[in-house]
Amino acid sequence: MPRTGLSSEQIVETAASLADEIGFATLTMGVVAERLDMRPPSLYKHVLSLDDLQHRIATLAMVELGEQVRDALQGKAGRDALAALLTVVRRYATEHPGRYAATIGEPFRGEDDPFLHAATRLLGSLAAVLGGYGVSTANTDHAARTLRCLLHGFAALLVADAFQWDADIDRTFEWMIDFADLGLRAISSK
Amino acid sequence: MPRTGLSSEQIVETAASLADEIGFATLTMGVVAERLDMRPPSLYKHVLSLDDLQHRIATLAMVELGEQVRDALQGKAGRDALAALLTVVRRYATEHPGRYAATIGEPFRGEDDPFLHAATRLLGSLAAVLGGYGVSTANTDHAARTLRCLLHGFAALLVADAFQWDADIDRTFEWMIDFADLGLRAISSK
DNA sequence: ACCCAAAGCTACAGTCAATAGCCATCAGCC
DNA sequence: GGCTGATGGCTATTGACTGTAGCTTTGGGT
Repeated sequence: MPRTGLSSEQIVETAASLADEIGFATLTMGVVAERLDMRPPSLYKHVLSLDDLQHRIATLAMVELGEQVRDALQGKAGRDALAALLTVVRRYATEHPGRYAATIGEPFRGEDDPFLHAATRLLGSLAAVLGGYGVSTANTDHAARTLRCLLHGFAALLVADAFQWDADIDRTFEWMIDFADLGLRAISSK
Repeated sequence: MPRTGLSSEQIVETAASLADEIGFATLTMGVVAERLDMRPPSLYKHVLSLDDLQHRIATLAMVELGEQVRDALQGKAGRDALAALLTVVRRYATEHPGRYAATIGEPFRGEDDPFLHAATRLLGSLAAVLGGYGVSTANTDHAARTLRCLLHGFAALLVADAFQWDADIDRTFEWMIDFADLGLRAISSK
């Protein structure tokens, strides 16, 4: 009984939502199939392997995060842009822990990997934020990577629920924005 | 044929080294047993489960990293201390990718989890570095967490081999130290 | 109406974690 | 020196999971 309407994109979307609910680590072909009301082997008609599915979830996450970042960055510069960037990443990781977890440690598969594409584009957004700080073009790559480290570390520790993020998490978050803002100002006027 | 000399610590140590060699994700009870010249079920006499083994590897990594950080921080303050801190983390993640990977996303198991203990102690080292910058005591927690995010993001992206770290990685690394140094100076004199 | 490709299924093989239950060895003690 | 119990190893087995082979059914296009 072929179901013509079911695309691989829908499967990835379903699997991603499931990962957000039950955790990325516990995502199996079995639970995905169950959610879609099918048997596990049928999934292989749409997806190469579990590894492939996981990679696609990571790609979806990176694309979604990138879009939200670009949306939030419109018309903003300087500290506003920085704060918006951090806020979006924080919200995405909180609302979609499974999707974000999929991106952690996920390797790129060659030159034209969509996941690499999405990650590169996100780095471009970071570079745009840095532009407003007057970071010299020779240093934008280094600065973007540094910012990426800060963002990724924050998101990764968030989804891991590390360091007993107590009620003060909002204050830590504000402190982090100040720190990055002042650091970028100081380094660009050096 | 009982082997009296084999302790669970040795098994964890062996498994950690194996993880550094073949990758944390591909670490199974089978390969650990093979390395130790035993059958997989025998490992369960020393270790509760694969999960337990992984948690112990994460703990070992956090303890080792913490010790190396404390060693490197002796007699240093300000930018020197910050640079030493980043250097140690970078070296540890590079030399022991499997061990560091074990710590990523590893949850704490209750109040008296040795892994939590080691992580808390590492945060203390970060606080010590911050002391040299004159960060107010009310903000050391926020600052230490922020620093932890930066360090963790850097290490996690390192072991994931993300963002095509090309030859310029050393320059990015130096840039990051400058950024953190100037950021801490600026925020503490605010 | 017919064909064929798409999309589902059952059955099965291989891998892995984990348990049950058995046996060999060593330490301490009479 | 020989018993005894704890320790640490083993084989056999179960159950979950990934992935493949091959069959069947449906629906769109001619």
